[in-house]
Amino acid sequence: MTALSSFRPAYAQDRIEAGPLAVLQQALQGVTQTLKPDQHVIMEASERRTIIGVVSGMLRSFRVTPDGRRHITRFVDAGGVIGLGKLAAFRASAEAVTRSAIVTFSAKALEAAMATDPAVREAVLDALTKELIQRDRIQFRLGRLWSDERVADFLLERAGARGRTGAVVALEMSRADIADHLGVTFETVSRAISRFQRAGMIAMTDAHHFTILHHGALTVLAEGDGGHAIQHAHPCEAAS
Amino acid sequence: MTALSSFRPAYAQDRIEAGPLAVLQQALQGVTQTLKPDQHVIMEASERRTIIGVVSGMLRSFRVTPDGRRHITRFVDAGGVIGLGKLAAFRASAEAVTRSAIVTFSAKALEAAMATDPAVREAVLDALTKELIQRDRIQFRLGRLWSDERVADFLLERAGARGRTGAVVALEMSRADIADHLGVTFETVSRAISRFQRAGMIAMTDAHHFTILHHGALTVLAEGDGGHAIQHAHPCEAAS
DNA sequence: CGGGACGTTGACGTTAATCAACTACCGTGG
DNA sequence: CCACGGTAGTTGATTAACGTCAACGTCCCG
Repeated sequence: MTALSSFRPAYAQDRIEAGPLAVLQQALQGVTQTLKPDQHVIMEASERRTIIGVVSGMLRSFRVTPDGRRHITRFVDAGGVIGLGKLAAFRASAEAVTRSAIVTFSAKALEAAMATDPAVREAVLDALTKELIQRDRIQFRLGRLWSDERVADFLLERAGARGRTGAVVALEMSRADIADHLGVTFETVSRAISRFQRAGMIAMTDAHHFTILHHGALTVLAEGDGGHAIQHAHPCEAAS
Repeated sequence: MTALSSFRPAYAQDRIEAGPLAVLQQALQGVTQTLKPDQHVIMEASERRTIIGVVSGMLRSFRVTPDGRRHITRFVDAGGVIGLGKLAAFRASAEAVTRSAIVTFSAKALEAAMATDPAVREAVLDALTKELIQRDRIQFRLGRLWSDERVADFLLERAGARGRTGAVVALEMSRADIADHLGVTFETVSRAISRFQRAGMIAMTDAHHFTILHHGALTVLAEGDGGHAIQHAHPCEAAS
């Protein structure tokens, strides 16, 4: 499959172009598979025989308490990998958020490749580092930000580099998903988004697409400044 | 220094016996150093020239918001390592909690050792995996547990394997430190601990030492079961 | 066109933050 | 050795934030 990759037509979206997952796809035999929305892929505490890479779409990784509270550990976008590290078992379940394509690699094969191929080692270290950085951000906002600030930081994280450009950003997950990731209720998420709109900080084209109008104000809020009250955006400060 | 290690007297506590940090100390030149309580070691966003291992004592890794809220990312016990991964800069500050001994390695030297020494690679992967597992637990309790449950889970995490034995566990950090780690106020931590005592789940010998009397009840609470009300411990169920 | 899932908004209740008083402890210096 | 002051911890009263409950609107798919 690797040898044939150059013959594949460009529209066959079963490969990632760059980043750690691309390296893994280059070096290892992977099995690709598509998932429907909400389709289950990993069961928490199940034996980790495979590593999973997201080729397109988005997964959510989550755990549930005995009494039914769900925490979404992270949303895994295209290019992301689940199951790296020296683990015997998965520590969270995973489901597709949107229609997604994933590739699975044998955990043993990855281990073997890491012993011999420096590029694979680099890729794994890269992916682990990225995950740790993302977790750092998530942990901080859960630990010391109020609900509005959490939502603001989440929107900025989702927007990424596009945040400053006024580009339309997709929020593919539901309000409940966002809530279970941010440690609040979906009503609280909904209210925060409404307030941001009224304050002129963002604009929603529909419930699942937004643009950032006032990047500076949103950032100040997300970083945890001043008594967490939303000020109305001043038009001329936009895109600071 | 490595060559001389066998001549060192046993009471010289500048080495860790086992685990990832022990491997790093074996393979790399490290500079040891002692820290007084509250002494600063790492500044957030500073260039990462060194990796830091905790030989004895405990550090806290933390970030502070512009308006002064502090979040303690994690407490780093003896054997723990700070600064692993492909990072240009530290993502958090660090200070000693108690009088501590640390060892610092050059980041470049570590990188070189990882290229040539499989044992070092294993050790780094090990340490990163441990950190991710710890972060998973921390994130979950910040994301979906109430304050009492957070404190219960924290006490269990601190107790570790000793939790089931009724051994005395030291809580070397202050209530404020615990609070800034759990995303609550120090009053809330204090109240939770008092409630656990009144419920017969733990016993405090003094403000910084406790034993777990009813491991089962504390675990049920920490895992997020039933409406998060504290029931009084039933004596015969102890140590379940 | 109808039903169900999702999202928004409002009213109300609960949790935990805030404000405040008080106590215990520890190190320092008289 | 005790007096003193500062820090840390506990506990209570009050308030603010957010969860819960409920009603309603909207969109999508059958």
